[in-house]
This record gives sequence, structure tokens and C-alpha cells, in this order.
Amino acid sequence: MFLHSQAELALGSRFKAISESLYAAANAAYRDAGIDIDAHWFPVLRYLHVKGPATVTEIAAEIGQTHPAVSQLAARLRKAGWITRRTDRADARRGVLELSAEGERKLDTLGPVWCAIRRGARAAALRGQGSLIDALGAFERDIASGRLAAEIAQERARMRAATVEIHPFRPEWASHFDRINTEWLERWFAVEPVDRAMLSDPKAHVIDRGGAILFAVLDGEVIGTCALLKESDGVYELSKMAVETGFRGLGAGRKLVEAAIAEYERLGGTTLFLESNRRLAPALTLYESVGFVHQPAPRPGSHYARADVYMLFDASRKASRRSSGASARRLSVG
Amino acid sequence: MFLHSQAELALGSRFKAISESLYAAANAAYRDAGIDIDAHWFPVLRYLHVKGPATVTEIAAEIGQTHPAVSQLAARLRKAGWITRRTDRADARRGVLELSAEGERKLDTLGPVWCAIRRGARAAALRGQGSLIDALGAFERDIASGRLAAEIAQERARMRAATVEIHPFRPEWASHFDRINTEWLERWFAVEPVDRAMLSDPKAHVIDRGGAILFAVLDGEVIGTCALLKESDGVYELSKMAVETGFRGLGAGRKLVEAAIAEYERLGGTTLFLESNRRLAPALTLYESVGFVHQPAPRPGSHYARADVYMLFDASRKASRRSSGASARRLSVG
DNA sequence: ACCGATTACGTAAGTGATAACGTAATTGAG
DNA sequence: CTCAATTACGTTATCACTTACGTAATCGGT
Repeated sequence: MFLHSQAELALGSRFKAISESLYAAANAAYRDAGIDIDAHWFPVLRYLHVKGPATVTEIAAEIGQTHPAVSQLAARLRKAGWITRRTDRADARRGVLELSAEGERKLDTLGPVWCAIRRGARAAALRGQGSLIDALGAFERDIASGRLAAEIAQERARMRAATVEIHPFRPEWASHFDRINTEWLERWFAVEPVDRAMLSDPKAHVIDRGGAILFAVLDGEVIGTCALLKESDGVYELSKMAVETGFRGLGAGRKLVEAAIAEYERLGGTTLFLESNRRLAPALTLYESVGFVHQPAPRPGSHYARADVYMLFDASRKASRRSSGASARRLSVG
Repeated sequence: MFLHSQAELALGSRFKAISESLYAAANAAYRDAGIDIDAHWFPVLRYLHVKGPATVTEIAAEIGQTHPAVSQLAARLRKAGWITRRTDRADARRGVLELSAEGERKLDTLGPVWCAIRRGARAAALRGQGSLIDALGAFERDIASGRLAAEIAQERARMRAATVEIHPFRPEWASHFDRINTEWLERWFAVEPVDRAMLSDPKAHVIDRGGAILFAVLDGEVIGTCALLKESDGVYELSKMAVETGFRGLGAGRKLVEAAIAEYERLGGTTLFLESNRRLAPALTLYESVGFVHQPAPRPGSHYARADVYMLFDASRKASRRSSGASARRLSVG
């Protein structure tokens, strides 16, 4: 093609063409997954999904576009039922955009699709080594030949066939422990100093003190975490139970809690408690279903400012049914 | 920025943003050069400039866009006076787009600007090494920090300050000899077997047979070539005189021919001739001005099918004025 | 408490592209 | 020679954004 002979001079056109190919590849994956979503919506929806309700200008700044672009996109998303808009009580100029329940529910299950797209793109991007120009050429060839699309489809199939596995702590997963927990803490509350310490050095703060950390893994991808903290001899705390946004509904939360209880029993614990918050309703429902019982809050000597729920594990109420699979009810972090 | 934390997932958006930054950087360089041209026009204009008149669909295919895009762009370029359109005599469906004389003239001097953009972009692109993702990050940083724009501006200044120098043959420049000559041969005539042989191995076909090749160089960039072929003892042929599209008006053509004549005299030549074509009027004017005299064509035993002009050098008519500088009249290939 | 500056964000108009469609000219199989 | 298929390319509608501008709400200095 003539353009390629112009090398760096036509870079603008080449980048634009690649951009459009990538949108098309992502759209193909969404279509394949049966979700009516456009790749252009991703930045806004993903932002609302990860960060929670936000204003137009805030989103615009974070995704690097102008506010009219977000404003117009928001109008379309509102019409399509993905988001709602309410006016900020404190500042009537600001409109707060929020995912609709329906929208939230859909995005909660999109994780595997996003993961497939990310892996496909990463594979193609890694193939081209060297300078940007060389890497770009290889990337373009992968797109043109359909290799990128094929790889994304293949990853989709892998993710769909995979089941959630629970694995014990590995040092190389420490960053995932931090990332996944920081995500929901920042969204729902704030990262408190006691959180920061544990998340930045989980081995020292959990493992080395006689506790355990469990990871939920889907096809090699860490999608959830749960910590069992040793409070004193025989007394353990269930903490840092989190499933990554986008990977809900796969039963990861239940598997994590059940594995944590099993570990607690293996360690010969006598008391297992947890602290949480009323706003995390799906998580509370999960805790109740596996045998946790509500206690008057706050727990004496609670670690967390955000805790307004205190539960104790009662082994006799432990659900006897086996660990749930694909039919598990939707879960949330806690 | 939130988008960057999404890595490969938001690649589409990132490529688009880079594309727009590159267009903006190129436009800044054009504005700086005082030329009213938009970077989006580049692929079409450059194609017409290098390849000559072409149809809408031909251009669309070569620059990787749809024909309506080219059609609409052509309408705008026509309105702005850059191009004209005439209907193909052989096929009335086809509209042949052609640069206007005014447009051609402007593009003929844009080489240094393009060169500056290319060098700036190349420098930024080379800085980011490793996988495409890493290289992309470095490239984005260069764009955001203004380093790319600064580099282009700096290269512009260098190119503007530079003067054309004539250098003898270097093996590493053989590809330029091929590229620059192939460009005009393909545009005006066709590459004949005798051309192909000489262009693909200039050392064997020119240097080793007692001839010479000269290069016009502007700030390290090869922008023109000229060959002096040894026909027999004392008899030499001036050939392959070409200046790259975009670098006209810098006096490179005149400097090349004058240097070739000097080399011919240094070698003690007794006869210097050349073959050319009537369509290459600017080149013929140049040849006349340095002392070449028209002879009846074709020359007995001519190498080329395209030759309909045959000239002999007459040392007594050699222009006495010194090698022209910036004030030189516009030249063309021949 | 006031008023100019700033901020939030919607609307309008324009741009650069695309997909979809229509029409006229040309090609080629029978 | 005829007619269906193909080709060239213009037109229309649409999209995803931009710049420019307007309006209302809020902030902040006096």
C-alpha cells in the first residue's frame, strides 16, 4: 500500500486505521458474547463500573475526551437504559451519571470478554518488537490477516470453558491482592491505614502472622481474593473478600469464603468472625448462607472505621450443600 | 489518566488519540512553514504528487480509505484550488484527479517540511523500545510533553538553514539512487531493463566501468542523483539526473549537472552527451543553460525507448556564472 | 451582600470518516 | 448483439468526535 511507503509521514492515518480496526475487533467479541454494547462506550461504562457514579467533566478528564463528547454519549447511553442521571444535591450544575441496575448487572459479567480482548491484543502487541515503527507494522499485519480477531475469539472460548479455582498465596500475586481490594475500597469507602499496610505487604501482615490468603483464579487470571487473619490463638478474621468487577456471577465469592472456612477448620480455629458494612448487601447474603450469624456491631476493638456489621461463624449452621458452580447466585465483594 | 490503567483494553481509544495528536503536530509544522494545507490531505496530495494523475478509486485503494472519503476530499481540494478533475476519455465513468499547476508548485517545495516531520516522528518512535505497548507509552509521553512538536520545529530550522551539497558515490546510498530514479521513471515513462540493471547495481554498471555517480544532499538527506556513464574512451553520457519530489527549487539539479560536467572535465573527456524527452521541459532548459546543444534525435544506438531528445555538451557555451544558490530557477528531473 | 470570575455542561455547527444506495458506463458470456 | 454483472463514483444519512458558544450555578474577594 502506498501509505506504508511514506513511513513516519503517514503515521496519523495509520494510527487512525488501527484504532478503527481495534474497535471493530472488540465489537466482534461483544457481538459474539451476545451483549449489545459498542466499543466506543467502553471508557465511560468501564469508568462508572470501576469508580462508581461520576460527573460528565470528571469522566471526560479521565478518559481524555472533551466534555461534549461524554455529554452526547451519556445521552445515548441514557436512552439505551445503561445509565441514569440525577442532579447533584450539593451543586445543581453537576449531573451525576450512574449505571442503571440493569447496566451494572450486564457489566458485572463482562470480565471474561474484556479479558479475552486484552489477551488477544496483548499477544498481537507483543509479537512486534523493536522500535514503534517496526512493532506497528507487525501489529497491522496481525489485524489485516485476521489473526487478532481469531486470537480474541479463541481466548473467549477458553475463558468460557474455564472454571474458577481457588489457590493459596503466591508472592507474585501480591499485586493482585492490592489491586482488587483497592478497587472496591476506593469505590465504596476509603483505603484506611490498616488496609494500606496489609495490601502493600500481605506476606508480612497475613501469612507470616499465621493467617492465609486465597486467590480465585479463572484460566490463569486472578479475579478474586480472600484473607484469613490470625487474631490470636484459635481466633481468625475473614477479611479482604473481593471479586473483581466484571467477574461476578461465576461463584468466585462463595468458593473463596468456603475455602477460607475450610482453611480455618484445618488450622483448628475456634472462633471465626468478620466485619463488613450494611451497604454490601450481596456479600452479607453470602456470609449468612455459609453460616455466619449477625452480632451487635461494632465489634469491640474493631479495626475499621467503615465496619457497621459484625458476624460470627457458627459451624452448625454451615450450609451442607456442596460448593456452588455455575448456578450460583450473583455475589459481590465484602 | 484512567484510560491508561486499562492497558490493552482501551487501545482503540489510545490509537485514536495518538492519531489526532500526530495530525495536530503535522499541521503545526505546515502552519509554521506558511503553507495552507491540512495533514488529512497529505495522503491524497502526496499520491498525486509522486504518482501523477489518478482516479478516485485508485487513490482510495492505495491510501486505505473508502472511495467516498476520497471523493469528498477531492471536492474540497478542488474548491481550494489544489487539484483539477477531468473525465477520462477512454472511460467516461472515471474522473481523473490531477494537481493544479499551483498545487504542484507548492508541493514541490514541501520536501524539507515533510522531512522535518518524518525525522521528528522517527526520533519519538525510536525512543520507545520493547513491545508495542511499552513503545506506545513512551510515544504518548513524547507527544503530551510537547517533545515531538519541539523536535519537528527544530528539524524544520535545521532543514531551512541547510544548503545543498554534492557528494561522490557511497555504497550505502545505492538504494537512494534506485528510489529517486524509479520514482520519476514510473511517473513519466516506465522503468526499462537497461534502467533496472543500472539502478539495482550502480557500482557495477557505472563506477566500475569508469563512470561516476553524484548525490545532492541536504542536511544529510539524499535528495537528488546524477550519473556520468563512460561510453568509450573519452566519451561520457550524462544520465539519471533526478531531484526528489518536494525538493525542487533549491538548485539541486543545477548543482548536480555542473558537478557532473566538472567530473567529466577532470576525467579528461572529449565528448559528453545526454538523452532525454521533450516532456521534461524544465530539465531541458537547465541542460541548455549549462552548455548542452540539441542534436537530431534519436542518437544512433540509443539505449532508451523514451529518448526523443539528444544533446551534446559544448564547452565553449558553458555558462560562466558561478554555481547558482538560493536564487536558482525552479528545476525538474531529466 | 454583591458582582465578576469560574465551573458544569448542554446545544449547535462543523469535520472526517463510514455504510448504504443509486446511476451511468463498461465488460464479457452466450 | 444482447443483457446481466461489474465497475466507477457521486449522494445521502449517520457517526463520533471537535470547537464555539450560551446559560445557569457556584465561588471568592471586597
